[in-house]
Amino acid sequence: MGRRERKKAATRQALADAALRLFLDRGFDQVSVRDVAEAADVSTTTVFKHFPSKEALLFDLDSDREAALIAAVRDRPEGMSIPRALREHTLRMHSDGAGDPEMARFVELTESTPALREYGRRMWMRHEAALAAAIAEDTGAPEDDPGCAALAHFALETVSFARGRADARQAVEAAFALLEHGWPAAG
Amino acid sequence: MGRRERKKAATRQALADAALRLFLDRGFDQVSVRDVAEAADVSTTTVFKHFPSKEALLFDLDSDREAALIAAVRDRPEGMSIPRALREHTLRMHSDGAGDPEMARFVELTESTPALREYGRRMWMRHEAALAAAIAEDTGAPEDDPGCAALAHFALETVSFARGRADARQAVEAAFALLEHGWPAAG
DNA sequence: TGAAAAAGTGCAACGACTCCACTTTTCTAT
DNA sequence: ATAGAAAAGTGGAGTCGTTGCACTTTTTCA
Repeated sequence: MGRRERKKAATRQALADAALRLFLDRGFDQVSVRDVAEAADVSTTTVFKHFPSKEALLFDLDSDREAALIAAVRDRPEGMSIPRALREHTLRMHSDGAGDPEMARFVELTESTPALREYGRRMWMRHEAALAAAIAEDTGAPEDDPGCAALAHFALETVSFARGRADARQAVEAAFALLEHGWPAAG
Repeated sequence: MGRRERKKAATRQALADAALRLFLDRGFDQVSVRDVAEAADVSTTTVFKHFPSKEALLFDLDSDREAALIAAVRDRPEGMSIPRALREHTLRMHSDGAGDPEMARFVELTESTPALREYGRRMWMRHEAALAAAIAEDTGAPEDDPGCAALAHFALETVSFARGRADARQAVEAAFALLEHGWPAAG
């Protein structure tokens, strides 16, 4: 990797770090992009050369999550249904970093700031197509099968559904129970 | 209704009308709030006394939709399941105004403008709690039952899922099939 | 070595939105 | 009927996110 790319990565990292620190410190809305730029010692315009928006400064580690998601479907134990595998994966994501206090503050920040909630959801839902394709491939359905797409959409939506509910774990379980077994018929 | 309220409602209506006309004409991003204000012959600040944001200028008729939604559950035919009733209601909403060219332009505008898509979805999802409560009441479950909430959430999400897919009707049907019967078990 | 490409800067600008001090209109209570 | 509270509207200045442009500096590569 040449010096150019290294420097570029460095300023990008400096920006993400400064942003995280300031946002956790004062709150997202109380920090301007100019503040972040100054803390990283670059000009405001440079910030937008690296990140498409202020919100993007916080969501910089989004590449592995899709891979893990696909793997949860593809490499699930023999005999486990796809909804159940997705449920396990979702619950695992929730419990991961439950001990890390830095992570806890990060989660609290993103959930309490509307703009960040929205942005985070959008980023997360971007994996819908990939997940739907993985499910379709696994079940032998056509690649654009709407049933597979629906499952992918709803499974991803689960985290946004659980957010803000009193008992998040219970919410996730109820949602996946619905996806797995359907709405209980009356009688 | 006193003169004051009447005048207030009048300027509000004038703003909404001007906004609709201009947005349909030139596109959402090509019209500034000032343009709308001038077209309605008020100052820019007045606009924000009536509407919380530029997007809100377009979504001014949101009160009846929740009532219709609740009614679709509560007044469904004897023996019809709740997911099916919600499916019928969703499909009905889609086909309503399919003939109205003005409505078609409106839909096209909101679906092609990211900010409006997001805003419309947020407004729509606001009915989640009310719908969940209606479902819970109908089934005799506790008011905050997570299963009912999950069904409400996913049923509302259906329109956002169908949006952007090639065959919207097929997407809605696949989504509700999943909610009604669950993911088909292997074997 | 010299020139293209890319990173960064500085500035000006636009648009959404807020704040504030102020005028005008309408309501209400005496 | 009239005074005064309450609300609607105005105007302007200001903040913030975001973009565009013209320009300098650094790095790459032929």
